[in-house]
Amino acid sequence: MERYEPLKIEEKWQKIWAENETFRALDLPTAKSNGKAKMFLAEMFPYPSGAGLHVGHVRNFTIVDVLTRFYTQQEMNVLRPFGYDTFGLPAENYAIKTGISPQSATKTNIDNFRKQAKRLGLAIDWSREINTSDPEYYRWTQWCFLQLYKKGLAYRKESYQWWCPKDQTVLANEQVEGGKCWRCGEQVEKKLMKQWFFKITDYADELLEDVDALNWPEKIKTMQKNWIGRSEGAEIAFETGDKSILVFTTRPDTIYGATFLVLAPEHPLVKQIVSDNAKAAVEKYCAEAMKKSEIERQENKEKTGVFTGAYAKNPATGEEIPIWVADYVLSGYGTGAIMAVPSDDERDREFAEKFDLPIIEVIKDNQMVNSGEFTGLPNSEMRERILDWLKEKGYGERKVTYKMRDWLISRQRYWGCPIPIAYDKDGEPHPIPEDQLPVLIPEVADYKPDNTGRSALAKAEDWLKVKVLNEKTGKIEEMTRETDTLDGYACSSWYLWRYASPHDNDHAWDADDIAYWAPTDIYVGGDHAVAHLLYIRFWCKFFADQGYLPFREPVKTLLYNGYINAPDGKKMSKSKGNVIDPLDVINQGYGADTLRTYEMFIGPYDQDAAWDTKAIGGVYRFLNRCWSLTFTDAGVTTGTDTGAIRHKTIKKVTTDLHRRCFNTAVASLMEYVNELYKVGASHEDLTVLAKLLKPFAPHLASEMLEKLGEDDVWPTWDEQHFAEDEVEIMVQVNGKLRGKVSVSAESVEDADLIEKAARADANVAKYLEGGIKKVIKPAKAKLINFVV
RNA sequence: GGCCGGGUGGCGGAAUUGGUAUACGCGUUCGACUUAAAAUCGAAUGGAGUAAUCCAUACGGGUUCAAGUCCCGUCCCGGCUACCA
Repeated sequence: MERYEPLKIEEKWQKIWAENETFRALDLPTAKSNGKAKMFLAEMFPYPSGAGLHVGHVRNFTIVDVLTRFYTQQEMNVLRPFGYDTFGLPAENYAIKTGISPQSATKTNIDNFRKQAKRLGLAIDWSREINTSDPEYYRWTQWCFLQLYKKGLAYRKESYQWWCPKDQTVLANEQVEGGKCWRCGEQVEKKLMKQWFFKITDYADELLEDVDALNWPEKIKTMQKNWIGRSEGAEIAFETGDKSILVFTTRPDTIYGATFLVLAPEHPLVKQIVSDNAKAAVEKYCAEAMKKSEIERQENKEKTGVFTGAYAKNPATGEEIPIWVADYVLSGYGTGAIMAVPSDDERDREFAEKFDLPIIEVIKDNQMVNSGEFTGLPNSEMRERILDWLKEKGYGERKVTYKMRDWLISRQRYWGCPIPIAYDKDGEPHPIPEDQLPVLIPEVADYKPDNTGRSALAKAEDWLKVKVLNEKTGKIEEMTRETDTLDGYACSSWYLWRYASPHDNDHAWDADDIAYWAPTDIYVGGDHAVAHLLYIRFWCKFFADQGYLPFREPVKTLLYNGYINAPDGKKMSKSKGNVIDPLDVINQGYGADTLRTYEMFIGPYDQDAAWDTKAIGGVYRFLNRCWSLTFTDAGVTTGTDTGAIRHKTIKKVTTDLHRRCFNTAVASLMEYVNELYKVGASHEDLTVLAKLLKPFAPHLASEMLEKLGEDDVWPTWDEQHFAEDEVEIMVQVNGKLRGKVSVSAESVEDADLIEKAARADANVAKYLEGGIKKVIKPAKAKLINFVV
């Protein structure tokens, strides 16, 4: 071989790895008994789009791959599986447009993704491939649903829901971005519907409490905390006529300043309390507010509202205060009603000023004023005192509220996991028994949803009818199936556990396998900071409570990688025509090794980076030099081999991989190669180079190791090798560098000797003529500083 | 508006614990090889200055023998969030 031919080398090794199933994880009795530590790594599995891999996938997968190979070379028991998140709208929209079934389009796309992933040389255990739309997989998604249903954590509720008129489906809160559908960008509206929910709020406290201990990026942890949004406060009842309005407040200490109440337009009591002459205006206001899209309600921060004509009694002051309706109070949070304290709340103040409502100061210089019997009390004590007082008088209670709502999971779509429920004649839901799973997705001729808001599943008339045991009557009855499917996030809420025993036909996951492999040690992704990453935590805690999992957090370490943008710094998109196709990069001759190494070198993995069409050439040159050193006589050494650079490089690359500094690890390999080019490379130098290079450029490194006749076991370093005879000491005067002196290695900490040597330096001496006030020789620093 | 990041050469970025600022790569320039080009190899490369030296890590202060790193203030950029009572 005369020159570096990446495509040839890569084809060769990919074939070898496939034939030998090189990356197959050990099966259980063996894995458990060999005494090695386990390591379970995964990327967030991709949605296999028709466009194939993009450079973002490559970055994501390569991070996992570098770590997989690193830990494998360190002889751990490594599990690195792969899968596809295949349910979702693109396949369904494609089916509506072309008539090609989602099943068939998905298969095509997976085949393409697999082929492309293999061309990256990923160290994947292909025997564990999973696919969420495979009946053998979604059978267990349905089983998971039934477990939640049995415990009352899957329930139906009629409520206003985000509805996308274009996609004809309900959307969850986090699928609405700026008032628009996350998929198609259509403006969403609110619609009253009966929907399925998972009761994630039952776990709100634990999800919040356990966040802190996670080895996850602070950014993600903060986002999760904010999303859960725990507020401690009180619920207080305000009497109006024979009714009572419950409000939620985090500031019960300011109750003497509550000069009016505000109800959300959706609040059920509005209709009941409104006075006759206010009725028309209130009805008009509520109707308009509810019609308005949330985005309009948000954009227009100008306060609007209308007086109901009714009054309620402030339990603290005994005063009658007016009840208003305004859309700045949200129906979904707290009780959908507030006590307004314009003196201490910016929004209430704005409202009061606009509608000329009274404002009463209750806190002055941290002391309570105008607060009845509490006047004069320090504000810091007021909170607890008033809470006790409210409770004692029966007006209110301590209460914790969350911003997080229950997880809406029903989707009026065809291409999703069918919800395993059927309805009896009275419309009551019944679970499909576990032994009748999976509820298969029926074939239909037309994938369009019907205009009643039901998915295309409703068109499969035979499928709709099912005989199910009615657990109340004890009889098998003919029922009608649920036509909603599950949110795709449900399918991805348990897939990490399926990897432990992907072929288990009797369980979602095997108890022994899960106990050994899970939780996932390192999980890598660049998306889903709250949604997916919160849902897997929720399911983990739920299944732990049911005794199915021996741990309460699914992911120990989360690496959140940045995006790769186009060379112009903008997001890559087909419409802008600035997309870099990773397969093009490989095929034009760079090969997968260069692509992988470049994406690791591009910058810190957790930062966004712009693709640089030129810079990738530098990485290619680097790999080319590695090849040359090994396969031509360019690098054969004749010089003395102290091993200093070699051992320094082993240390640097190893510690950099532990702290996930992939870019500087590559940089130090480049320095190493540059040095070997200068001084020549020994067999040992080349062996170490190939071993350290293997996580990044596995094909080339394998080729090198084969030539060298060496294994790939991760090398260790010995500090003794990089102890130098002579050490250069920086000489500063008043903190400025004025000279350098060399001393023998054993004198590095000998301050007197160094001082003497430094003063002998002519340039330094010049600065010391005026006399020395102080000499500082910090330990562990090759530096001396004279203060003059 | 709130919270969290960040601001270092022409560019991407290094600097792990307060101790040689600018590693590595790109680009640029020069040289070698070549009929020539590409590729490859070598050298130089923050700014000013003949030099000693001075000035440079967004800006202004501070702490320290010593600050890109710590503290205070200001400006700018990015992300998330957005009337959550």
